[in-house]
Amino acid sequence: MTALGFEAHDHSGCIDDALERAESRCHDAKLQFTPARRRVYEILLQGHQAMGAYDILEILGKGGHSVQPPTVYRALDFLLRAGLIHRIERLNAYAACMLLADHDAGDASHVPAFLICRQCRTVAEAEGDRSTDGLTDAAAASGFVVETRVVEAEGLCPACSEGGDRP
Amino acid sequence: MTALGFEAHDHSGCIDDALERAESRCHDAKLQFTPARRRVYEILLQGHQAMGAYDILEILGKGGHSVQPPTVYRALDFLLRAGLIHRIERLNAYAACMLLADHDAGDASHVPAFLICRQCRTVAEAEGDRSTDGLTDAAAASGFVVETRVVEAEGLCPACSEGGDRP
DNA sequence: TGGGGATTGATACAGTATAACATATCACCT
DNA sequence: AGGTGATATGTTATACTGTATCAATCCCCA
Ligand SMILES: [Zn+2]
Ligand SMILES: [Zn+2]
Ligand SMILES: [Zn+2]
Ligand SMILES: [Zn+2]
Repeated sequence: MTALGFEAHDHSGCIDDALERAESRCHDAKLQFTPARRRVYEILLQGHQAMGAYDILEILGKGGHSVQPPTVYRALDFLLRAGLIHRIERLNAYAACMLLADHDAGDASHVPAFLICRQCRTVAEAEGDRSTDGLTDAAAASGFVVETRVVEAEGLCPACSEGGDRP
Repeated sequence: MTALGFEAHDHSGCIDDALERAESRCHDAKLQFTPARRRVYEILLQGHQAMGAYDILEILGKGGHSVQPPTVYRALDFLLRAGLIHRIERLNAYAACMLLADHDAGDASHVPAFLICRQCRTVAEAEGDRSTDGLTDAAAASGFVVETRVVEAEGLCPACSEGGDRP
């Protein structure tokens, strides 16, 4: 299993592809990919980084007219439900899904695992599955019914571990 | 691998054992297990449940004299560093470690995996390891240096899945 | 045409966590 | 005893993250 997010790539094309896929998936699922939601998604696609809701709020507010928190959180909720972005629990932040091409929208077996750089906040996403998340056996043995999973690692990305390691 | 936390047990003895182990571990590591820290730890040991910092704050404040947030957060920081409790990222909450007997204080290979009941907040803790967290391979392949991990599942505990399942 | 669902705007507030500075305590050295 | 530094606690204020609520708007369609 490999992780997407750190390697060099055609990022402008990466954004265009993601937007196109989002349009088509929302259309298929009869979800409204409105301008407000698209704008928030674009902001998250700018870098492969986790951004807080208020970071997004600030960028949205650059254009003079004021934007309130609910606007951002509503867009984030929509994008999360649509499977276009993920919440990074460790950071109380959000990042665009990097594996849109690899799985379907409602694919419950999609168990994303994240590699989070504590220095630059870059996030890489690996495709985990239920057999390797270290929880399935324990849950089965104890009768626990798993509904959602969080698998995240924090550390230093390749770029940041070159330079000074200490925070 | 099994998970501790759901099964019936001698909970009073469970608390006493944990306190004793905490005393001895802090003494060995030359850490000060002060009354304030001990009190917060005792509160977290009361149930095998995740508690928010402000839940703890409220209980601490029951005795008339006022307690401020930093008091609680400092005690939580200490207990986290000492390995006596864990933070549950999914809930922005804290729970006492249930596997004190199984690993050493500074044991970096201790990769706890949590089963979190969304209804009663009971938390079970399973001992994961690096080979099953679904991240090690991806990290190695991309040159990412993992420092800390979060593995959490949310769902319904055995007791809560008996009754009504819907929230 | 007008009713109903989904979306957005706006205000206020709730919940989580930390910064900053003062004070207290204790071990240790002189 | 007195000074000194490390650690811990008290206190106030504030920053960061997320929701509740109600009004206004838009759009599709019976
Ligand atoms: Zn890209
Ligand atoms: Zn980095
Ligand atoms: Zn117990
Ligand atoms: Zn439960």
